[in-house]
Amino acid sequence: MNDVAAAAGVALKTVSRVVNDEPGVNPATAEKVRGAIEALGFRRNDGARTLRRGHTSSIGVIVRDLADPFYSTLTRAVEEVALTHGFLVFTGSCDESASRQRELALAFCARRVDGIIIVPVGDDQRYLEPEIHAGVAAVFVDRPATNIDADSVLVDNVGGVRKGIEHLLARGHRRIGYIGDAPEIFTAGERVRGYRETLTAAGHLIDPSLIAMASPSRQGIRAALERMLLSSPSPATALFTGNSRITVTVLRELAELEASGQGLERRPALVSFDDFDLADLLTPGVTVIAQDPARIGRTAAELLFRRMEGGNLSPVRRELPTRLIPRGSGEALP
Amino acid sequence: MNDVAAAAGVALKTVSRVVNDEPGVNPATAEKVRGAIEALGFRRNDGARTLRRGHTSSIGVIVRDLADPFYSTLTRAVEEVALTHGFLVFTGSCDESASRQRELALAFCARRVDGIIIVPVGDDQRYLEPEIHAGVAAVFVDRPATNIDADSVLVDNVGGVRKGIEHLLARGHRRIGYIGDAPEIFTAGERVRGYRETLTAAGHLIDPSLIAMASPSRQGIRAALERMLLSSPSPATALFTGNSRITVTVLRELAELEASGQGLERRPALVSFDDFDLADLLTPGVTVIAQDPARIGRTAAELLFRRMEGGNLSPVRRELPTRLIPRGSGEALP
DNA sequence: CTGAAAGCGCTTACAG
DNA sequence: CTGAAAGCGCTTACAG
Repeated sequence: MNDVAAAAGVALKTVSRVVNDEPGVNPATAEKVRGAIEALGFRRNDGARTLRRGHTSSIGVIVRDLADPFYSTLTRAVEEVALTHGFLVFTGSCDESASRQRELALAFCARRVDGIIIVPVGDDQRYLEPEIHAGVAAVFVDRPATNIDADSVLVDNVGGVRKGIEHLLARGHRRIGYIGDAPEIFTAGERVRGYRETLTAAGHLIDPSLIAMASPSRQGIRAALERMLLSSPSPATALFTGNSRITVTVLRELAELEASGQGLERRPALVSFDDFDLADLLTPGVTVIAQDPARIGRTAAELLFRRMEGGNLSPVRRELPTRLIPRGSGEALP
Repeated sequence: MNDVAAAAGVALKTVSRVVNDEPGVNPATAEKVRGAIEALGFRRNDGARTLRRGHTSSIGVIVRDLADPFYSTLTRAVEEVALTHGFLVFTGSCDESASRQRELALAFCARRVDGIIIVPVGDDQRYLEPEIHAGVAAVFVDRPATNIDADSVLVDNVGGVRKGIEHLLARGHRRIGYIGDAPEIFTAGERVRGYRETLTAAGHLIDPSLIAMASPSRQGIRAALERMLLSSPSPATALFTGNSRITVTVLRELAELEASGQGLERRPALVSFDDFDLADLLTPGVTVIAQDPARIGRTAAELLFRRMEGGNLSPVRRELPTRLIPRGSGEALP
């Protein structure tokens, strides 16, 4: 910018005015400056600008895994809102590693992002307190933060599962197996709670042998299926799966079980938490409790921008609804 | 940092030394400084650091759509490599809008990213020339850049299609329909070229009525299917689909066509360019020519870091292989 | 082992 | 309408 000023024979400040379209510059002077900009190939350094202005017009997004369609759809929606405000977005995946999440979050804060959207991992987000205190806006998504008071956007997990279980109960199922993710994960805990509460409210007993909770591995799910469907004296006639990764693994294992002729006479009814691509094209189509990841992302981004715009708002907790989409698998009778 | 220095009673430079773990600081002094850092909740401003040092340790990634599994998997792989080098990554989606891509790319450059990975849209990337000249490393992915000489990572589209078509020819198919994306898109053009070349090399004539190229809409694909499969005097016995979005739409339309009883007696054989989730769980499983998006991303990131590390390398063009995965749909006989 | 000065490339606050 | 000075928060280059 200095070089441009020298080349145009004006002061630095005048170049700044032209570059930023500030009013009150003589058109002829402005033209001279633009000529110099062109000739030198000048491009404003937004890093320097940022340093002086005190905000960076950038936000960070930290998810479990950007390659997972749920998170990538969410992130894309955040991008969209950010673009509207002229903000750029950093992204980072941390899987289920709390330490990696922390490193990413602090790295984003060191770059002085104005805000951060984060799917919290681990049981303590207190490390973000100084950052938030220093002015970084934070919105927690999909799971609430622990030990820290901040905006969050959650899904009505309990209500979603309730819809699915009631759907199965209404069709006469009484032996409904539940296969969920590791119980440390907030959503996994909420969802299995929805299962228990719905059965109890309907006057049924909980049979622990019909519940399996673990990170989804083929062997673990295979074992759970064999226990619930084959070796039980009164096998499950229906399954509820706690997320789409589990659903897909269950479908693969069911197909193998059927092919292996191990005595699975009828495919159990199935309702899945989470919608997924091609669920409608399978035979039968998979009935799901759909979340809306784009809406989750949009809502989080809107909360974030509201908070960045200032004011002393008290933390907000939004809970988004789910939708049951019947496609066949959840309508099978016992 | 100034405040820390004052609180610790040392010079700014000493604080800088402690913060950056530079050697040659008296342990007692260092301890005093660390105490002040703790007390004041000091966190280094990486923006200022960046301004002084001349590089930002960040890169930008621009894809068509982060919500698309192909691009999100690619981006996740880039993230992984970046993390290894201690770099942060900006992401942006531009769909097929060249102007939005340009804005994003220039915004990243204004933030002085050290490098940029980009799936080019539009027919001219010359606008990036000054940026590259100014030192931004650039790697083009999935499609080559136009009017600019830079590293690129492509896929062997022609070879991939050849494998698929030969697979169908070997099973006796002679009427093979091709449904591809808009021909302006580089990969779409390459793939249909692979189709033509393979048929010609095998001594067959090209029948234009068996080729449909357009952005995938349900109606367009429905019309193409009706033309190729129903109203033709000698209908296609096999289809090759140019990408997974098209494949999925074709599958939906085939299912509807079958259900509607419009005279589709047998489902044609099908080979798809691009693998996709659940392709193995459909009935029949979908035979695909698989790309490896994670490998594409990793390769691009490695090229980028190689280039950022300097040297005066001439532009490299990598072409990654594809893999045919037979799953049933491509093995059906005419 | 420690520090004073200059400078990265901008914007802010002010003066003319 | 234009500009000179100070400063954002660091690191570089140098001196002691």
